Amino acid sequence: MTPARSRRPGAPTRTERGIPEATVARLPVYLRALTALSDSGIATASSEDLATAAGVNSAKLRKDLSYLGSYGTRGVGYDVEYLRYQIAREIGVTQDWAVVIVGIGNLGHALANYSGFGTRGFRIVALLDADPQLVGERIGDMVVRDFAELEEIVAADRVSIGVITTPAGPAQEVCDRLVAAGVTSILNFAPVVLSVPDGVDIRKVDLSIELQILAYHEQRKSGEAALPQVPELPAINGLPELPSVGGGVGA
Amino acid sequence: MTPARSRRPGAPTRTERGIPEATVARLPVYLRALTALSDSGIATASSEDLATAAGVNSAKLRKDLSYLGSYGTRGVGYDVEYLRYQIAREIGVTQDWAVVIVGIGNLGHALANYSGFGTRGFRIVALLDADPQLVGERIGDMVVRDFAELEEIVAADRVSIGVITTPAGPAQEVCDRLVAAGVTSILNFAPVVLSVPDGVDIRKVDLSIELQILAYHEQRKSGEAALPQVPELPAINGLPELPSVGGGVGA
DNA sequence: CCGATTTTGTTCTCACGTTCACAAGCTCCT
DNA sequence: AGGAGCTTGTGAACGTGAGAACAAAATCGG
Repeated sequence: MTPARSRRPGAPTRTERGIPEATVARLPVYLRALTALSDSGIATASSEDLATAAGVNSAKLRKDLSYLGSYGTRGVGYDVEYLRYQIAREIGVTQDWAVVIVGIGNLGHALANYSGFGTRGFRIVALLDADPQLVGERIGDMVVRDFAELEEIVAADRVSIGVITTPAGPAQEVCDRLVAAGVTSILNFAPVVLSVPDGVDIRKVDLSIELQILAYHEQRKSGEAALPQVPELPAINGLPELPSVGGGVGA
Repeated sequence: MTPARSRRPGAPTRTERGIPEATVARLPVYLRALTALSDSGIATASSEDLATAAGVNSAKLRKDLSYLGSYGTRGVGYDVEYLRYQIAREIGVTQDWAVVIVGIGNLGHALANYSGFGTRGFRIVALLDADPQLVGERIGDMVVRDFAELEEIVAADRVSIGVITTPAGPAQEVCDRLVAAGVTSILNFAPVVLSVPDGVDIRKVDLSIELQILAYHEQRKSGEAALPQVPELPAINGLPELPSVGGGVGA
């Protein structure tokens, strides 16, 4: 009956180029889970299996995958290799993206040594720092180059992703230079809010923020049972000694 | 109709000890912004000023702060020092939390050198690794100790937060040991989904996932204008060479 | 003392994300 | 061939978060 296979105009219309941001953030997790299953020699997996491996619930996983298309088989599950390829293609890691890392301090060093960031799909084409003492240093099979060469490198290698691992101070200036050079995606490890023009994506990784979120919940746990001494209003004016909390730069 | 001004049972009910998770995640950002303002010698700031410094919109900031209480003055703004203290207290960083770092590879090294993680409120009490070659190494003013000493250290120093910077392989086992020893909050840098019992909080920082999210948006940008060669179905069975994508461990 | 001005705290509405529940569709067994 | 048994894909209900808009409260100038 009703062979109306036609899409209703109001319907979400799959593959209409619009995957929810929350789903995009989970696709890499699914990709990793699929890779693990594949490495274990598993050829087919149900949404339940995948969800367990990815640490989410199966309904959410199915809905997420449904945004990409209908890549499963009812009654059977998903072909691991096939789904893996489809997700990789959707994310864009079937091709290699050129990446530069700016700021070769402790963290920059660590990232540079991370073999390919722990993931294929990305190629570190340069390690940059403005400190003349660092320029020329070898890290793995790369050499630290002068930050002044940025524009040239970005143009030559079609770099679209920049990673900022400088201290907070120079981060905004570095960011501006990256954007001016043509970089359109930035991963920021510096503890500052960077401002970028429209069209440039920015993501932030901040250790101290993560720790503080944990501390909040931790306080709730221990406080629930043991800490009734919460001073609601220690003193409106004339504060008790403020224990110097907050955003130091580190490094 | 129904002028029931009475609190509906389902209503949010302010100050009922329940700050939305999204707000909790922003409080550390506000804290950092306030610290910056304080360091600049600014004594009072409006929600607009603060919002700009924190990179959010002012309505959201005011709503977030309203969950903590009424710490502002209408017509004036917020007292920077006072608000800073209140947020620090709410987060729980007016006290110091003992932290252990497990896995002293590249990233563990980097974190250990981060002076206090770039934030007061946390005290690294031990660097642990199971590799005998690393044990005894000095990093800053600390010495790497054997992972076997974990339980003893956690008990002695009341450690409640553990940071995992091991490779993916041993991460779950390390996690289990941490939990068994009494750690109730974990910050995980290993590219795996860890499972923990109820009551234990876990947060994940994953470089390759962040990069992949950037890659997705990057592909959209360049693809919009230049890449029409999207193979919808390369081959149902018999895939084209799969370019080995996904969750490598990375040293 | 009063009104103009400023800025907070809160309410309302809308959009987004999650979860439930079930029809559609596939395979396998009899 | 036909029905039983799974598992996907999705519509609908629910909950959370974001933003606009405004009333309440404080300061300041006259």
